[in-house]
Amino acid sequence: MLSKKAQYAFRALSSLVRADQAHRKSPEGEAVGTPLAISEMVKEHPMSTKFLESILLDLRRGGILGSKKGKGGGYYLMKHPEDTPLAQVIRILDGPIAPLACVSLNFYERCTDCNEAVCGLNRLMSEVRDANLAILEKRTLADLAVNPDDPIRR
Amino acid sequence: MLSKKAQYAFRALSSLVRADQAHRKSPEGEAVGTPLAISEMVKEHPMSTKFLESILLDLRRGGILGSKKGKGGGYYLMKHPEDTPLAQVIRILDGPIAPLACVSLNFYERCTDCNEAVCGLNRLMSEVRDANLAILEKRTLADLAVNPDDPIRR
DNA sequence: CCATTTTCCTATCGGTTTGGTAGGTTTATG
DNA sequence: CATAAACCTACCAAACCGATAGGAAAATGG
Repeated sequence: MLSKKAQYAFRALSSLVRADQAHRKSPEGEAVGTPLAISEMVKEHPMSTKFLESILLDLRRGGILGSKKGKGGGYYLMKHPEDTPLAQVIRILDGPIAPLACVSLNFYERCTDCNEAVCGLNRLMSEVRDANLAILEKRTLADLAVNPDDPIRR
Repeated sequence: MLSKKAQYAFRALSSLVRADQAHRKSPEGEAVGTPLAISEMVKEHPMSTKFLESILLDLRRGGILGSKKGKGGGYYLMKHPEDTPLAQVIRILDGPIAPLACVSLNFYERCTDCNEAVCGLNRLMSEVRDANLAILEKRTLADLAVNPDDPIRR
């Protein structure tokens, strides 16, 4: 199960994606969107301001967001929404996506008391991991904000 | 990530599957396997006896195992190994398989502050849930004990 | 009847994680 | 220089996790 942290992150990110799109629609925008303040995100998605603050800080340290201090400051996406897979967000906030550490690509730990080459559970959980990654590495922040009734979808 | 509880459960269950197979190989066995005592499982897979005890109790209450008390007693599978999907084991010990309660089939809870019909995260996490269930409902205890070098596999 | 072996049950416990709060520091803007 | 924003550190209560303790109940063999 995703933690509240990750859930809140996705809500805030969906605000940031829309801010990003709005910005990019103007004739010639920079690569970086207009910073969106935490207070704005909380206005749209009610939640603890301070808690969200720590989440956005994690996302910035994780390279997904940039920030600008002071009046008129806030957070913005470091890359185009379609270039940040959901997997990256989840790894930053919740850690491993794999159901077992011994089948994790990014958080691998050797399994004690189990020969991975012949372990049935290892093999099955690798399947599960692959199925998850097939979705979470392909789906991106752009998919978060999609309206399912829009005419064309890839 | 699977809890230790679930991991230990799968180890013990693989012992039970093999005991079950050994039993069923005899000309006419009953549907119920010879009980396998906790002490035997721990001999095969070193772990805390007491902790495993509580796990097996959960599995019995969950309908996966049967038990027999007293000398010569122990645990046995209630059904053929291929009739118990891994999903059932995980639900008993770790709860929801879905990444969000609002997309869970067995542990559904309404999402506060989010219209599920238009929530992008809901839609994406439903995809993830389906991908997981496709594997975990199809794969069973029988798959746990399979030797990958065996000649034929479905 | 009794000793033994097993499951069964309840309670507890230390450590970690989770979700959240508090209070202040730093940086930018006008 | 006032204001508004991100930034940082510490802390906290509750829940959860992995495990242990101590027995009660039931089945078996002698």
